[in-house]
Amino acid sequence: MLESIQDDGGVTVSSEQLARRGHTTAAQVRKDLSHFGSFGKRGLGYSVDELRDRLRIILGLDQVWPVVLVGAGRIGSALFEYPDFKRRGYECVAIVDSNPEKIGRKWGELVIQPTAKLESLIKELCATLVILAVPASAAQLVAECSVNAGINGILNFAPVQLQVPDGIPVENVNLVMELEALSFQITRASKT
Amino acid sequence: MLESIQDDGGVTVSSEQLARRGHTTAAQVRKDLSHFGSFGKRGLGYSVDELRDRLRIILGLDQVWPVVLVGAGRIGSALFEYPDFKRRGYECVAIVDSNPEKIGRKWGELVIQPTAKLESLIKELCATLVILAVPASAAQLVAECSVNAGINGILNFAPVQLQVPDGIPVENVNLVMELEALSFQITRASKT
DNA sequence: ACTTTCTTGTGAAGCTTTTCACAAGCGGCT
DNA sequence: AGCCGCTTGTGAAAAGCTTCACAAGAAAGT
Ligand SMILES: NC(=O)c1ccc[n+]([C@@H]2O[C@H](COP(=O)([O-])OP(=O)(O)OC[C@H]3O[C@@H](n4cnc5c(N)ncnc54)[C@H](O)[C@@H]3O)[C@@H](O)[C@H]2O)c1
Ligand SMILES: NC(=O)c1ccc[n+]([C@@H]2O[C@H](COP(=O)([O-])OP(=O)(O)OC[C@H]3O[C@@H](n4cnc5c(N)ncnc54)[C@H](O)[C@@H]3O)[C@@H](O)[C@H]2O)c1
Repeated sequence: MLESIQDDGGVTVSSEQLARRGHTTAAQVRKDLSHFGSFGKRGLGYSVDELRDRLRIILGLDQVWPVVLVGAGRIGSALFEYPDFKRRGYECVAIVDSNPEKIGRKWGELVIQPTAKLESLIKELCATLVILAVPASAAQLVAECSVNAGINGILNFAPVQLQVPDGIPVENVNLVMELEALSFQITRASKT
Repeated sequence: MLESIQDDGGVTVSSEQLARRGHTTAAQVRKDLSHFGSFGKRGLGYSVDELRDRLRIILGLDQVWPVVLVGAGRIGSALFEYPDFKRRGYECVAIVDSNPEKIGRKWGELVIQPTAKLESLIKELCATLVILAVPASAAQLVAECSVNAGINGILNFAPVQLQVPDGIPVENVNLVMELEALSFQITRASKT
């Protein structure tokens, strides 16, 4: 949001304005920010540039995060070509797949590697994140292999609840569940 | 989870077992379910078949939801070929794109339609959901058009906060933010 | 029939998050 | 300088969510 305000030439922004854009309340915006420090000026609001920079540091976006993509299928290829990742500092440093037909093919500058190399690739490239875009049946195994190799976090697209050690954050993307959330809300609303 | 337990031949399941699988607590499972009714047997747990069926009804999955896909790009094509949607009752009934090169092409049984037809397609096919896989700059316009046509819910992949009337649920999928959540947790953990 | 073993459903307690409301501070205007 | 209109940062109150703990019920064995 702050970047889009920058593009529109905004210099300062109030908690009220941020709240309206983000569908929340001004008090919530201020309370949340206050947990990390005091970034605004009374009577004026927040400096858009400064707040953006501070948030980037808080979120850990002041560095490049090397990412390994596992699973060169339909969702994997869409993600690989998604330019927003790189713009935010997430750089795909390796692609891994188990299908012999796909291994050796080039995607951009990268050659698709066999699953056997996953562990050594993570170590050599010091990858911090893996994106898991493999079938549900393979996901747990790939996750364990990545954890063994010292990965720091996992973005999981497979519709399974991964079992990983405490301290390794996992974010799950389950699109069927997102649709189910919509169905549920629509069903509820129509029953009032 | 219940379906995977069914596949493994499980007949009953306790709140404790569900909690372990889902990384939550037994009390939480029981309290959540109790908001919708009383589905279990004391001393025995829940009947897997019955609980699955009851949850399907609660979530509104005892019907087919006609979906229109807007944006036949990289993410759109991955989603179109994703078999789990149809298995859960989400059936793609139309595909819409603005690119003249793409309009008229066939994806499976469906012909890609021009954006101008979006409103009439939603009305004619009684579509309840749209999946928005268009560039951020086009998302708000497509959302408004869909709402005008009487859509009931929106699954939005564009990295913008859509402004829609109250009562139209929107679920946002923002993959960059998922990665940022991982970066944040890793950054925090390393600062302790 | 009685005891043992399990597990649910749920008030009450404990904890977290959100909202309220206002003193304190900034900038511009007279 | 003094006043006025805004907006932050934050304790305190309100609301919401999670955990505790246990009575009540179900099955299985004796
Ligand atoms: N396609 C979508 O829109 C979509 C959406 C949400 C979630 N998902 C999930 O993402 C995952 C992938 O979906 P997809 O549609 O891209 O499937 P896909 O079959 O197109 O691709 C999966 C890829 O993973 C590879 N693979 C299989 N086992 C592997 C292993 N052990 N190591 C490395 N690679 C392996 C396969 O060779 C294939 O290239 C699935 O779990 C699916 O449920 C897909
Ligand atoms: N590719 C990814 O992995 C990915 C991941 C997450 C989010 N997204 C988001 O999803 C959206 C689409 O991404 P993509 O990578 O598929 O882009 P893309 O450019 O491959 O596809 C976008 C498609 O939308 C069409 N389009 C443009 N304006 C339209 C309009 N007004 N009506 C109908 N169709 C229109 C284009 O012709 C194109 O076919 C973007 O907002 C992107 O930020 C993409």
